[in-house]
Amino acid sequence: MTEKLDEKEQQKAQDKPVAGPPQDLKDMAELVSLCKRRGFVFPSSEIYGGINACWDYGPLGIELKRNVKERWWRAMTDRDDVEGLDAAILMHPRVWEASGHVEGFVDPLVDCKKCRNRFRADKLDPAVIAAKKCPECAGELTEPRLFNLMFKTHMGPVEESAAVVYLRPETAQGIYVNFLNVQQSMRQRLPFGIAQIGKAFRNEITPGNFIFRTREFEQMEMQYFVKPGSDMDWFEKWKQTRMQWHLDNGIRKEKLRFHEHGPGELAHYAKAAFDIEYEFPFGWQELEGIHNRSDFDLGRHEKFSGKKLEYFDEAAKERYLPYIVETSAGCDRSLLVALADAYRFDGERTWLSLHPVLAPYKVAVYPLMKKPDLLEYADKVFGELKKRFRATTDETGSIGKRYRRQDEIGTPFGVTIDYDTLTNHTVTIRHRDSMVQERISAENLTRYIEEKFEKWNG
RNA sequence: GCGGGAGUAGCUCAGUUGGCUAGAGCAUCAGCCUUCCAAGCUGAGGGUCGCGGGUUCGAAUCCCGUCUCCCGCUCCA
Repeated sequence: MTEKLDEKEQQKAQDKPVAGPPQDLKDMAELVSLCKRRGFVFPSSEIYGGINACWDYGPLGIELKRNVKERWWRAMTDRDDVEGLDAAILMHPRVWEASGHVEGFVDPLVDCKKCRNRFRADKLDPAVIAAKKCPECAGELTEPRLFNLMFKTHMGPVEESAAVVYLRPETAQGIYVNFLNVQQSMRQRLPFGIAQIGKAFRNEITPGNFIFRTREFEQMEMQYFVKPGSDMDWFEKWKQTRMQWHLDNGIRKEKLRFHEHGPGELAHYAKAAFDIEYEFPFGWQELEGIHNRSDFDLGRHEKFSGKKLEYFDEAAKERYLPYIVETSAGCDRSLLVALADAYRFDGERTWLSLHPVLAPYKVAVYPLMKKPDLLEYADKVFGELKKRFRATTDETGSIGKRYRRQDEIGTPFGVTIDYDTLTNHTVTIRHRDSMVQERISAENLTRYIEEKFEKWNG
């Protein structure tokens, strides 16, 4: 009888998964599943069968997202040379004529498959259209088509008589049209920047890869206005600054790289462009763009609005149209990178090695057993900790199971109340990544965690 | 947009040629056990089988429509 039991035990021990070296995220499906199971991201309108490429942030997802945005916002607006802005999503339709976004709604366009130039079909020679040969590079042209990725809607309740407006396809234009408002009201001198976080909408042709490309998304953009001639210096500075920000979020260096846009890749507005790319399970993809937009945007708005947008440089006693260096980061993408980069699986345990500053919960409190005196003590400790940190408790299941639950959502610290705590007022504090445990005094707990965060916050 | 595949519990799936009250494991919750790293015991909750229609005495299963997802091609900031 005993032998049989031993055999059973041995068998069980063999079946038990063994921990090996931590592995990275292999398949986005694992992350999608974790996100849904643990309350980070849900498919939108799921009870109706879902809607393509739309996602809702759950309780933990929105905490993570707020932390990402907060970190970006502080990195920008803590600077003396950057001001904040929150422009409306709906803007005057002429804005999108000036920006070049509206063209495709009225004019059929053809694209060159080779050099990626886009031409108005009605402006090209019929022979060129018929031959489908690009006038620039002789590459193959697509069929003419009405093409626009802006969402169109109506301003005013009676649709027939209402004006057509668009949901902004980028937040940048809200900054450009407010350039002088911000500069004058805040008495800023060049060079200075305007930062904005907000939603943008694009009818992407191929959305997908979870929250990587969605039709509704959030941008974190900063437009930096500089004197022409100094633009490439600033461009270089912002490139490095932005890369450092991602590194400071705890993203692994080897997973990040710059990608320079070649002449054929450059957008119509850009003089120079670098992407910061991240190596997702589905390949290297853009996370943030840094663009030298020259005076293209302000020039266009001058032309379309008939208003002067020049800056008067007191020191040099000259008047000029500033150049713009843009940093444009995807908020949802930054969040996805934080999750994807933090994902770890060692064959047995799954955990998110999130940067503690980004983690939805900073600390979890557990009574070792579900006993009244331990519960009571844990409740007291929890009450103290949550005054200072976003905290949670868990008293259901074995202690190991509860550690695992918090590991999966990236909670950096666990505090366990045991029987010794009742007599000597010390607790166990457990570290998520290393699983190392320390014994410290309960009354020093808040201070202990605060000190760690002071370091991380810089 | 085209071709292929798939939608059954929160997750992974089973469900016979159409036939009893649609199941399992995990997860969740409650109780027990347990003095620090999940999957021990007892029990509970949870599904109009993607949605709509049809055939049939009877549909998860057959037919039509529709939506969504995945893979490949196409397309693309």
